[in-house]
Amino acid sequence: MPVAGDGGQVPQGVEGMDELDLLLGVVFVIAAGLGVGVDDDDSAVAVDDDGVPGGGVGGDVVEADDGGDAQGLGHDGGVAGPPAGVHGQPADVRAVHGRGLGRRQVVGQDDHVVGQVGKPLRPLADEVPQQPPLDVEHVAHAVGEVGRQRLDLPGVGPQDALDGVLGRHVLLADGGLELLLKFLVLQQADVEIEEQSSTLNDIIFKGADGSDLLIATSRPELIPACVALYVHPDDERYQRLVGKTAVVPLFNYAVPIKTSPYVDISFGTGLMMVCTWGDNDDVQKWKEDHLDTRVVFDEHGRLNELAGQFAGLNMKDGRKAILAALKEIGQLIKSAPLQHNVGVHERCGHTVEFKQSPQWFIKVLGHKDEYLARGAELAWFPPHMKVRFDDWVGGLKWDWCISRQRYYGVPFPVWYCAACNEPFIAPREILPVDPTQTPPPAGGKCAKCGGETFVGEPDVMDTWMTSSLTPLINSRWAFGDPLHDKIYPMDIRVQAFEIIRTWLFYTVAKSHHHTNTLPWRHVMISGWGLDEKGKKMSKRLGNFVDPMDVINKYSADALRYWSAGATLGNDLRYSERDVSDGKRLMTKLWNAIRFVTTYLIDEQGERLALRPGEPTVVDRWIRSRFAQTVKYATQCLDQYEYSLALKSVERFFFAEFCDNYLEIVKDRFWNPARFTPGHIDAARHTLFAIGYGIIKLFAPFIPYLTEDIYQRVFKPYGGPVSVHVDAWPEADENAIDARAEDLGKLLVAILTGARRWKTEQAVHQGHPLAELLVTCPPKLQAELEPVLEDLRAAARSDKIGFADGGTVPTEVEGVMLAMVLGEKKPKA
RNA sequence: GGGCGGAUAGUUCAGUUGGUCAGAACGCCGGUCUUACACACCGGAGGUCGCCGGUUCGAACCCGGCUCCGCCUACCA
Repeated sequence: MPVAGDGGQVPQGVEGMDELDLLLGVVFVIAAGLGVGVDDDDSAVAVDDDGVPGGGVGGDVVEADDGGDAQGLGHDGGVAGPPAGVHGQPADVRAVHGRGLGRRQVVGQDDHVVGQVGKPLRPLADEVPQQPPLDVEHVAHAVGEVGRQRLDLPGVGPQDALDGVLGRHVLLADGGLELLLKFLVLQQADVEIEEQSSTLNDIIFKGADGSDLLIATSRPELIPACVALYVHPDDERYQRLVGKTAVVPLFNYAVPIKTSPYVDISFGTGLMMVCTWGDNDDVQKWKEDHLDTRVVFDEHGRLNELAGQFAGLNMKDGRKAILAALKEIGQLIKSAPLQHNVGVHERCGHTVEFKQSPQWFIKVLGHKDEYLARGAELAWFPPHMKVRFDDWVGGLKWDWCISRQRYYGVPFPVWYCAACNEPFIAPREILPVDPTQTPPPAGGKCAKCGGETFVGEPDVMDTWMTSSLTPLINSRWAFGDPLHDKIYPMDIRVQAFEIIRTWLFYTVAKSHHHTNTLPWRHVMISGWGLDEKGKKMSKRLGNFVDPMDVINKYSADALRYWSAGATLGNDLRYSERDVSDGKRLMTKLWNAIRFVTTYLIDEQGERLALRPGEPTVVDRWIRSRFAQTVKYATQCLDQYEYSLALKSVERFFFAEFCDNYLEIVKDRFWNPARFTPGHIDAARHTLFAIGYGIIKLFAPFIPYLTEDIYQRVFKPYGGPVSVHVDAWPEADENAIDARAEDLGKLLVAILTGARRWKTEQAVHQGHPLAELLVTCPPKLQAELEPVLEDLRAAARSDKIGFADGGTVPTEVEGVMLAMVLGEKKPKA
């Protein structure tokens, strides 16, 4: 018997499955199903994978990620390939993208770990967790493309001139970040808005004529940075002041008084102070009206000499001191509590401040309409997620700053001429290169001044700068590989919703500029895995589930079963119960197949299971039900609703195949004399075919066990090397048989009546009946005739017939039963 | 402030174009060790489908309003 096993237990160690495989399985399933949102995630699990297609390319090309994002600490490990399969065969990715096509798939990989590993890259700080190495080619590749890309992309220039100013702010952390992220450049996507309590202070400026001008500000520490006062153009109170100047208190210098329609007449006094950069609005006015620049903070967030006597104080103390000084001279009128919105860093929560510094940018603001058009081209699953993309693109206010000042990451392959600062870009042949460690190629000269001394660019790239290249990397675009044309645009990106504004957006933008196409045709947006209480899993909060614990207790397949329970776009709570349900399903599957194999015994070299025999109504019923299940599950997967697909397969397997079909056909093998050889053959053939089909349907969801079963049971009949390269079943339209389904349903309904009666008699369901009599109208008798023998068998009755006087009700109107218990048979 | 999503049995969730759609699983109660499986099988109980209106012959489903939860987004100094 191919399936060993005793006591109905699934074998503990599935052959060939080691811990890594298990790990891959988990990572993959999480990637497939959900973005498990461990926030601040330096994901503990990082696996690499080559995602290069082996055999026939042309299947769906899938890109996936674990949904986490992080500025830096190696967020993911990209995806991995799905479980390598029991015998190291190409992994199956059907759970992600829908149906297996019997071909090897391409799984896109996110390369964030690139920034942390590999020789050519910046060495890691000791405290940064080490990740497994990526293969060198990918590293080189990522860097190589970046080198090209700055040349290819519109608007990307070295040391971009000041017109890129909106994006040109370094956002300086408000203290406390010295360790790893000293001066961290942020981008719009890195900043979150947080409501904070503060005070709104009414402060007197002096007009040129000596009159009092009352302004309201929540940032008094920026008074020395004040470069203008603004009023609304229609505000009659201040008409006389427009075009004049005002004197900044304590610091005694004059600033112009200007107008802007954005000033709210009713807020505070209607007079607004504009500083060297308290917020976006300040930056905007500074840029539009060419205001003076008065930077009062240094890189450490301390007031500088422009703040006079307050120099050296940090922001908090500076604010206090300045308020106190204003009060002393009678120019602080009042301080009222204020709730307002403050930009903070999305990871550490520190408030952010603007600072001017040279950075690398990609200008995206001029391309909003193009990005929106790309978003509209893309098929969104679920559709409503598109709104997030549109809203984000529409709301973009900064260009994309791609340089970061960090200790690790992918370096810009650029040197600057020591004499004139002209950039010198590394030729492709020497990539990857860390310009801080390696000098430019011998003989390199500055194109501008002929200088021969160069300084390496110390900045590294924004995480998204490289991760947005994943489809290009995986299609080997930069190498001119013909593979690119074959698989690009890819079929699908799989990711969670919180990185639509980053990973998805930047990938679309990159693809648009580099290739003038979408990177993929479909995007499937998942939710998050939540903890058992429905909260996002977080390392900080400690409310996460360690996959290895779950795997050790229940197996990787069981964990995967849980994650496959997420409906498209929705979050999924972790539930140990659901994992154990997965385990239960596995056990059931194992046992059901064990039963099936019991009767597949071949004789004299003949594959008995392949003999079609003469199917009865019941055989046709289950085949029809199977075909319907395949049809429905396929539809679900085509819409990326994998959980609905799994549920339907599971329901079919439990409620129809196991609970009814298996129970009904047992008798053909136990009492062969009562059946024709054709009917017995049909049962065997159906068990084989449907059993195999079930294994295939479950394969994307329960990859290890199904593969194990496949190797033992079905492969010997001539299947491919792995169930995971086998084709997803096609719904056999010819098998769909409405009449057989009706009769099957009728049979089961009556059978339930008989089962209920046995339960009431407190005997087990296998207890034989001496006789089963069915009472029903003559018309229904004719209906029932074709399934009568199967009904008899399922009820374990010796005899069956029609008679009046039945008293046991059934679920069918007008059908009653009468039964006589038989003798309990001795155990065979 | 704006937008999106969610609210259905004790619990977690399905409910496709409005008419056997009021479902599944788990849990609970009761029965059964039966030649695949007691990690099982059989049977049973459980819900005004968040609240209020409206459209309709008919609404969990469509429309309006409201409440609560989650997420995204936002220059009111």
